[in-house]
Amino acid sequence: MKIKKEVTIYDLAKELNYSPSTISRALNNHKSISKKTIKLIKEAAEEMGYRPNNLAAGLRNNKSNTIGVLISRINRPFMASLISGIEETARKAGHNVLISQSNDKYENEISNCNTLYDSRITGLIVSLSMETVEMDHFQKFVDKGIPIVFVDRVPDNFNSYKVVIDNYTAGYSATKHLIEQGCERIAHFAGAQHRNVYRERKKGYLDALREHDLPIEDSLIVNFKTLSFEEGNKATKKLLKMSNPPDGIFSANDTAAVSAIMCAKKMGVEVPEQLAVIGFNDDPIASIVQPSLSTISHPASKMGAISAKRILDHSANNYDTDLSEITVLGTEIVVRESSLKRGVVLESE
Amino acid sequence: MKIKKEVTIYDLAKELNYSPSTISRALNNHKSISKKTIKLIKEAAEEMGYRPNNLAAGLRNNKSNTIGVLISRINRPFMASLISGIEETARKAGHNVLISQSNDKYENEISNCNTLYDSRITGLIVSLSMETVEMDHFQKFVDKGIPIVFVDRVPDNFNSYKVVIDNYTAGYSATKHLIEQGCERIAHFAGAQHRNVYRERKKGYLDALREHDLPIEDSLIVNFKTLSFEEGNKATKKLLKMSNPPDGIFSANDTAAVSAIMCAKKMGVEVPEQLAVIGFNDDPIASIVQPSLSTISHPASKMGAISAKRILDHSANNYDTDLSEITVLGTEIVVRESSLKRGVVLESE
DNA sequence: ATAGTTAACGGAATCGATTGCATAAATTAA
DNA sequence: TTAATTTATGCAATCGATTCCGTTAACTAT
Repeated sequence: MKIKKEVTIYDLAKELNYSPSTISRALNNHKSISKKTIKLIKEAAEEMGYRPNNLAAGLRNNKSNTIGVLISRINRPFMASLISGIEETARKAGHNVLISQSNDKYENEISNCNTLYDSRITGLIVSLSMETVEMDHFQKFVDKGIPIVFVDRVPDNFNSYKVVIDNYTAGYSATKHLIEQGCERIAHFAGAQHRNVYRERKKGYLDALREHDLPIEDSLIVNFKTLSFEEGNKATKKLLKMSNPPDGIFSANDTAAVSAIMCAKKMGVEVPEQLAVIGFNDDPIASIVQPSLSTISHPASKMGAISAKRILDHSANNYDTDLSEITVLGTEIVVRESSLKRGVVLESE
Repeated sequence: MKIKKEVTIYDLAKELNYSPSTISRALNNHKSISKKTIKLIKEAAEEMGYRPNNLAAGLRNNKSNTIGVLISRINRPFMASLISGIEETARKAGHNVLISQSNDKYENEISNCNTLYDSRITGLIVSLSMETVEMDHFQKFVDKGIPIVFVDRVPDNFNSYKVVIDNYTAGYSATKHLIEQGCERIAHFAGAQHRNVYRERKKGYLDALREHDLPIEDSLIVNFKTLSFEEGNKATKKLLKMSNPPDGIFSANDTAAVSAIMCAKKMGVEVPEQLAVIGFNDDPIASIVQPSLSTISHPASKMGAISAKRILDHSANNYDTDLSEITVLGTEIVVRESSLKRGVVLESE
């Protein structure tokens, strides 16, 4: 196999009798190069098949026009949409996207952090792994002035850009909705409480109960490890076998919520009549399950777009923007069949 | 904000009274450096917070230890799993993953191709956009000896690594399964026929009908544009309103298949008794819909892993491997409720 | 002991693009 | 017409790691 040699700006320079400086500036539309020359050089570049070498430019400028993404898992609907939003925004601005997944392991997160750092990324977008508590591995980015945007699963004790949804309000609304539908014993499928998202959702749940004078019962709050289908199944079975079973469930994700619906049906418990269910995320399965699952919808792709924009803006503004900006996005409650005990949605005051 | 200076091998060299050459070699475990020196240097590097600059190394070596991925859309279950498999395999080998999505536009595919090329990727993994016909934009990779792996949606007329599933056999098996369940008028939801995957699935469908002496009826073959939920809905409605409606549907994806199930139920047509349905992909929605959807399962993550491995091997073997290797993976038919007209699966001979 | 090896390391060019500091040419001002 | 600008371009250093050639010192074989 014959391998063609690359065309560099030096080749262009020789061919056109210009210096490499002029070629470089022309290709970057530098103002000190005449329009005519720019046009000439660009056409020749095109014709000779010139393609810039990002590695060389990156080395010289000490940045790579690349955004690094560090998440737990790609193949989750929310994460895939998040990345999609990041990619779209980054690409429009001429930036690349490097992805890495931690599989929810602290160790992987550290190692991925290092690898991304080694690539001299322009900025880092992170959704923390389930295990992460210490944040030291992010310090080297801060030291070098590389912006970090934490998204969705964010740290409590680290000053940085953050993009989140209002989990508290979402949890509150979801629970309130169940209450308005007539539920009096509402169970909660809670995620790991050291992660902001699950903690806030639970807080919203608790406050909604309190404000509507419903008792908080520990036996109705199930602490999940991963909010998986299997876990949801087991929890639902146990709840429904109680002498005094719940009449509603607010699950911190859709997977567990769907498993609850399916489990209830199997056990002969009618949804929503005997058990109203509401989930979180609006995954595709939510609209497919029967009865269809009421849930909270995340603007995942938008969150990705905003995160990417933070990095791009920060980098464009020469690092003088406020690093601690926090973006909180609203969510929407999507009412489907699984929660409609009364058959209608009450007007919220 | 104070920005720390980076530690380079020159800093290490000065500090330890070695030459940069020795530092570089030591960090790469070069055999001409004594064990003792390597240990010394590595410890000092760790202590001083040295981190390699991939851009510099990449420039010098003219490669970046980065695999480029070019797909239509990230937020599809199959694609997300594919990327996940790529990422995992690449990372284990110390490679990064750059992603880009074409949104099924030819134009985007070209532009992404160029951007990835500019980053001097080690290899490219591609699933073609729906629109792509011309393949010229991939030529520059071939010219430079950069391996391309086409995966799933592959070209017909381009010599390169390919990783696919046996779409023909899968289509044949799916159809045969419906026949064995007693279907006699089987409709097919076909995807765009210029893409290998949909063409092969249809071929399998047609051959299965022929070999079982069932007539092929054009009115039962619906040509889809995107195999979306809406399209599926419309097609199903039309089919079921026929004077002589089908008693089975083989859909080229799960989304359309699920829409068929839901549409049939709404129209009072029982699934699978009056209409058996089988899909393709085994998306999460397949096991959630009721009746649950029989389908063909893809080893998506494995396909990603294999694709990445092709690139890594090719690059490790100094570009002397056979470029035209094609990997065909088997699929599995997943029989659920939507196709079980007879209530049992017949033993295939 | 002497030639021949081997082990351990250093010098300096190189990868390709960028950019501060010149310089030459062209234009304008006076 | 001459000085003062402006416009257009070139020179050469630089980014950080790698690697082809040495070179020196230590070691081995005969």
